[in-house]
Amino acid sequence: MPENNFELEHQKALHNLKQNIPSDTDLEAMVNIFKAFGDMTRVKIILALAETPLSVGEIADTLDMSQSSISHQLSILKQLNLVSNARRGRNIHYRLSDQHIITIFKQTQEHIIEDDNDF
Amino acid sequence: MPENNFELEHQKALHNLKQNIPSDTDLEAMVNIFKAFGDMTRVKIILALAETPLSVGEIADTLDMSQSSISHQLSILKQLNLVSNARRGRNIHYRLSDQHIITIFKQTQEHIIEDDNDF
DNA sequence: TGAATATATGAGCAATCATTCATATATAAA
DNA sequence: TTTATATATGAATGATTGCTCATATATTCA
Repeated sequence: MPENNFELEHQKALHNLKQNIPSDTDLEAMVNIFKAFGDMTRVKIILALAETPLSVGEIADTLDMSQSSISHQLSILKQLNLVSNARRGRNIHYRLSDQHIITIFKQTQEHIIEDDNDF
Repeated sequence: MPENNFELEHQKALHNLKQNIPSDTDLEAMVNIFKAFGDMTRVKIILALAETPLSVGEIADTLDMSQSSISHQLSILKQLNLVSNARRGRNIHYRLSDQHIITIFKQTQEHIIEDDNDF
């Protein structure tokens, strides 16, 4: 038996948890977005697009990477609705789909900064 | 030569970008945190710990996964200072290191929700 | 101290993933 | 229409990663 109220509360919380774990399908969208953010190339692309819309070639040139590689990564970002594109002349311009993305990045930076203060 | 002001602004922005891409070392901390969030098991662990501190065994039991697997994942989260631990009796209890994590998750959920409205 | 319990950890393996290379598609320019 | 330019895409490959299994470490209990 629980030896005190803390322990009792804990048992209750634990019991509730077991029945309230979100399902894989509920979490998948979020996990996929974080996966997209978990790659240096894609993060750089997003940070660049945060400044101004860019063509595929401009991104490749800015990041000093191959056109193919950038194109592959853009298609991943597009599938997740993180970026959108539109043809303009002979180029295709990409832009961020919404500004939430920047907020998330900033929030994460804050986490890191606070973390550094611990040392 | 640029045919209009938009184009001129764009050229300036592009030029600035090339010199202001954050270095890999600057971005690595952020990318690593997103990588940590980009896994279903770790997300579930974090969501569980958001409710209450838990021992390794309790997490494994709640998520119906092996002790070893949970322990491996916790060590990744700990290395990134996302969780901290402390022995309590014969168990080791893990807790979230700070509440920023939850804010980031919520922000991401909002992004997803807004996204769904597009359809 | 010796047995039981809780957690950590290293090696191995299958799956995932980012890049490259070659090539296809699509638009613009000549 | 032919040629050049910009982007997309499929296959192949090396690297990373999450899990399992076996085992090591550490703490509690008898």
